[in-house]
Amino acid sequence: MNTKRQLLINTALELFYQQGIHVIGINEVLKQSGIAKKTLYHHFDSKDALILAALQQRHEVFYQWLESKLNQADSDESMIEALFYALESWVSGKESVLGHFRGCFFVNSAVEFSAADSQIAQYCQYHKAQVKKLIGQGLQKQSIYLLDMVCLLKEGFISQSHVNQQAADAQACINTAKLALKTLSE
Amino acid sequence: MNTKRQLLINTALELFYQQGIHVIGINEVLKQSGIAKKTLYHHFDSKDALILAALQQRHEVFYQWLESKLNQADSDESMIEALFYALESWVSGKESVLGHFRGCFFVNSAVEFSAADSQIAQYCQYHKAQVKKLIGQGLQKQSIYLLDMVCLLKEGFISQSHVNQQAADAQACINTAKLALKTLSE
DNA sequence: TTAAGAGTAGACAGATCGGTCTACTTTTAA
DNA sequence: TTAAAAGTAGACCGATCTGTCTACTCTTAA
Repeated sequence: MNTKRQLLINTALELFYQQGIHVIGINEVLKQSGIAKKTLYHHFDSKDALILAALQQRHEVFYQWLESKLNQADSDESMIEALFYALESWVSGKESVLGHFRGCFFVNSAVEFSAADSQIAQYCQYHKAQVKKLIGQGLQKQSIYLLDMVCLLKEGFISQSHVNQQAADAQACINTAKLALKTLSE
Repeated sequence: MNTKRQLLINTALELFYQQGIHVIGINEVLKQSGIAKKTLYHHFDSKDALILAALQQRHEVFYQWLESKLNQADSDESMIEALFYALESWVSGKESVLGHFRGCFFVNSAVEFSAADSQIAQYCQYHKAQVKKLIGQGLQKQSIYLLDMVCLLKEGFISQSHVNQQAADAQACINTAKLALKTLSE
């Protein structure tokens, strides 16, 4: 049965995301989940393996959430709107599947594990690449410049909202991205 | 004599910025600086006090660095260029006063200490507000929208460069910001 | 001169860390 | 039915954490 395994991942993800990875010890994950230490080490080789599993779990949840938010858009304008309104909703705590907003879990993890050769840092890069690809697929206008800029604004929006503990200006992002789009179409 | 105090701050800042705050113990700071533990606790009440001193030190260095980079600009276009070329130079490791780039120390610290009431998180917000003010003072066009957008792009640039361990596209930021500026002037 | 402040080395305390292990019970699939 | 796999509680390991403390030395300004 892998229900215990899943419970461990869910608990670890929640604690790691809300409080940080280094400050949460393995014992805290065990206490919160009510699972024995031996069982944890039966499923995972190490804390790092548990972290990677939590990252994968978060990637799947986030990716599907974003996909569902973007797939109703039928134009580049509406794609841009859908993206930033979704982010605003997330930051404001209205997206229950993503939990209480505390920045991007991947950016946060990369901050805590920044050694270039770390599997954790590499997975964070992978996640960002996948999300960029997803946004790129949604855009009709195939422009690297537009895609780069939308992703840059997205990162800025998330990072700033986190540090300031207050949602940044989604409308400014939308206006800016639309402006760039308009320029490209002329 | 406060040379020991300053050496502690410099050493702590270097280690905290390069490796993270939670992973660096007080003993590592002492070993690297060659200073006795009693002396550290003579100058600082706790590790948190040392962290705050390191944040203040970083703020002063960063603020003056940015000021010097921006004060040659004589138009909004050149301000935008100066800002993003400076950031690109920093990310590429060409700004020796800022050390090897590992993201924004304030964003990183806010990630590690995100409790809303934490002094550390509050200082990070203060730093961001000061930097925003500095950029705002350099812009002739007094537009909240323009300033917000430039800061959003700045955060995106820094965050993305850090996660991807590669400088993001400064030219895309410059083009976008100039485009917004041009629209405002019409 | 002398008292205070700044410095030294490093033992120590109590807690927590990631991880191993023993001894045992429950579940499950061949 | 039975053997393997998955689970339990929690003692234990060595290491490291922040912070305290003793006992001593050096510097410096009144």
